[in-house]
Amino acid sequence: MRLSTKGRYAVTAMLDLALNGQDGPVTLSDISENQGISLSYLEQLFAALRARQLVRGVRGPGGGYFLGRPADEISIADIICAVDEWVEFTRCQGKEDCRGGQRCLTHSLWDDLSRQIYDFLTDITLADLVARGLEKERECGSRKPGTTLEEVSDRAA
Amino acid sequence: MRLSTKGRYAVTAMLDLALNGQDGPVTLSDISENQGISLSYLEQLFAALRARQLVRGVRGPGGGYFLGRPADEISIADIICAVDEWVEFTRCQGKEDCRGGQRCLTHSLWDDLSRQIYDFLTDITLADLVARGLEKERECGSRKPGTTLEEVSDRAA
DNA sequence: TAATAACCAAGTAATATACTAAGTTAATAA
DNA sequence: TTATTAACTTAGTATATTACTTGGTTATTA
Repeated sequence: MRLSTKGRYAVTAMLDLALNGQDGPVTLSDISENQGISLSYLEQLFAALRARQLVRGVRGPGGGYFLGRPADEISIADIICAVDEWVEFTRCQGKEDCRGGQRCLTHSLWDDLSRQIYDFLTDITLADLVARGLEKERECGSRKPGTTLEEVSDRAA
Repeated sequence: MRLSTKGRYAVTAMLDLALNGQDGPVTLSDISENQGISLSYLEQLFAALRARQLVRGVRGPGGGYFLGRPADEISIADIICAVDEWVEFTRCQGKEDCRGGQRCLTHSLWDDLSRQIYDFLTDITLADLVARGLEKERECGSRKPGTTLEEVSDRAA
């Protein structure tokens, strides 16, 4: 498992999609402006997301991107793996002395941990994040019309 | 939270320490050989780990490194934060339009997730990892004398 | 006093990050 | 039909990070 700023950009962009994709497709230009990410970098990221069917592009005027499937069926792990390319950690099984050897012992412990992190992020969906954000927003109250979580959620309902 | 290969090297090295540091200090040369990490890179990593009191160095012949405190008091988050420099994610609170603005909404959702990952890794200690590895090893059985988890654990007891 | 191994600093090749530039293709609206 | 929009594609690049090399110094032990 890897968790870089690249993965963060991807998750952030997907969150933007989840929040704004209710009433029509969202353009990368919008996300670029909203999140302060360069358009071309977004295009790169979305090429990877599209390859995994996490988003669906619509061409032409009025076009943009939708989520590839419902927000509660897209996990954070899905997103991060799409852009960050799950690099398999030192798989020395077979190659080196792995019959209880010190090297592969620690490697297998690391693999276990990595698997745990992956499982953890597999259980968190975009929908979860948005829902949890909703609760928090409710506590603090909101001000600017049309851009609060409540109203976004109302539109979705 | 960041989770790079650098963090993986640090965790791997600390696991090595936890496993072999029972009967005396472990040299970076040993870890270098065991884990296939360059000595100088290890020195860089251990400078950061030492700064956070996660390891304790002993100079001179017969010297090496010990864990800075018991393995059950060192979390994976401690290790990763030591070498990876917890970069605070876009703190646009105040600077930009943050009263329900779309940008900071997604950013705060990301912050929440990042906090969750951090909390998750705070709950996992080196001792946990070693213990969980122990169980697994027991199931499969081991072969080479002196380097299996059972024997390492026996030495520790 | 010699050997060991931590500790320190500067430089570097290789890679990843994030972006710019310059297009092509498909869909819509004039 | 034509212009516009926005997805899609490719190539190149400045910057930063990674992982390492080199060449030291200091403290400790034999």
